[in-house]
Amino acid sequence: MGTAERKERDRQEMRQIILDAAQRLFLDEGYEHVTIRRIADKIEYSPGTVYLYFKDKDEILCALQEIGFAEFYRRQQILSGIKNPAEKLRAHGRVYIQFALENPELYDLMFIIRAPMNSHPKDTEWEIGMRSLNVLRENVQECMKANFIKVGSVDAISFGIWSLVHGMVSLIIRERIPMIPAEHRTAFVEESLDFVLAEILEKN
Amino acid sequence: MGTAERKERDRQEMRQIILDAAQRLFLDEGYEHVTIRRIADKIEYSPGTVYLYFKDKDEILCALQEIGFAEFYRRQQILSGIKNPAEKLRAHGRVYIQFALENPELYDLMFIIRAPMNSHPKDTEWEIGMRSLNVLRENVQECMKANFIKVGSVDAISFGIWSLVHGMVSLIIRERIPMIPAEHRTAFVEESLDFVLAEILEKN
DNA sequence: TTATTCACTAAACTATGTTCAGTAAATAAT
DNA sequence: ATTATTTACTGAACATAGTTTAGTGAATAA
Repeated sequence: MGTAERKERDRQEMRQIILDAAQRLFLDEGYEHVTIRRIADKIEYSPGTVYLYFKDKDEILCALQEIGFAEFYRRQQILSGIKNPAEKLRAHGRVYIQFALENPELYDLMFIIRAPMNSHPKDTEWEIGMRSLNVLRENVQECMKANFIKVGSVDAISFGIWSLVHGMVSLIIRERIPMIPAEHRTAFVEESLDFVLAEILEKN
Repeated sequence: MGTAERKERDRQEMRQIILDAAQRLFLDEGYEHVTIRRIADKIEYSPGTVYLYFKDKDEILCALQEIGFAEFYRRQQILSGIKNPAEKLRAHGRVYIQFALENPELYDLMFIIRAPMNSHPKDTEWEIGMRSLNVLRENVQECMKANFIKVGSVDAISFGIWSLVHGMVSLIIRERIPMIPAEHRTAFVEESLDFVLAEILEKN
């Protein structure tokens, strides 16, 4: 009697349908327009139904966050083709910035918005974020091994570089830096990034 | 007949009473607990009254933002006592970080939250933010004149440094970096800052 | 054929920002 | 001093959120 299995499949399918609707809403109209009622409208069910598949709104946002991190991680992986660690670190920064500026709403959800973090138990590590940070840490470590960076702790340097790119894109996303016209943004941001990385990476 | 003048005084007084209530609510209980109804409760008026003195909630948040920027600017001014531009730049970073970590809710409102920016007309410059950025730009310019920094544009470097400190504190405030225990935060953040600034500032 | 479980909905509850008709007091006009 | 008008304020309401729940009809099990 495979009814239980089929039920579970149906359940997962419905979860996916809800997530797809939420994602399209999110990407098309932005975070603030993602409401339970609009998700329900989109899938042609009542709002209450959504709660049969997700505990609350945060759980949905969390799932979308994971989708974002999957894509983010995928892009990070492409960097492993670059052999020179200094080159790789520069490319790393560019990939980060590109992802953020191409997917501002998603980046917002992943790294800025408070909401979806509520679902993570407070004392637990934020694993999904840690995974991406580790890729950066390995890159920094390679740079140190290859003597492109000679002083400082891996953690402090990684945090510094991450903060630099995060700071740049989040100032832009949250519109705290209207001095750059939109069409020059990428160029300007990469100029700042290149400058700082050039100072950090010793010229061998 | 000074009734009109008195009325205007009363009006400003009432605005101040509302702002004080909002600020206390904001600092004591955080952004999410600042509601029109709770402000009204606190001053013992009805919610509607608040709208006789402020156009909407954003206008109140904007006013609180200005209060934050006033304090922020005041702290920046203290730096003018430091003569060595490189020293000053390092102190500048520390002042920034200290302000943010001591007043996370206020910092959030000033540099992270979307809401209060809606009040600013889209095409206008964000003057109050620009003022603080200019202090940094002058500091960077001094560093270049004194040959502590030899290459790069003032704008790109200032933006880079600002982004670095903003990135660090906003990752912390929005809990994207649980790897640092709270009691080591300031030390760790300053270690990262010192590292980057040491690389940027040439050793004369 | 009957009993039970299940998926779903409509409606309600709480809380938010915001608006508005009405009221009583302060002010101005007569 | 009396009347008219303006003003400051309130209570109730509206729209929109997230979320919960009683009830219903269909699918499943007995």
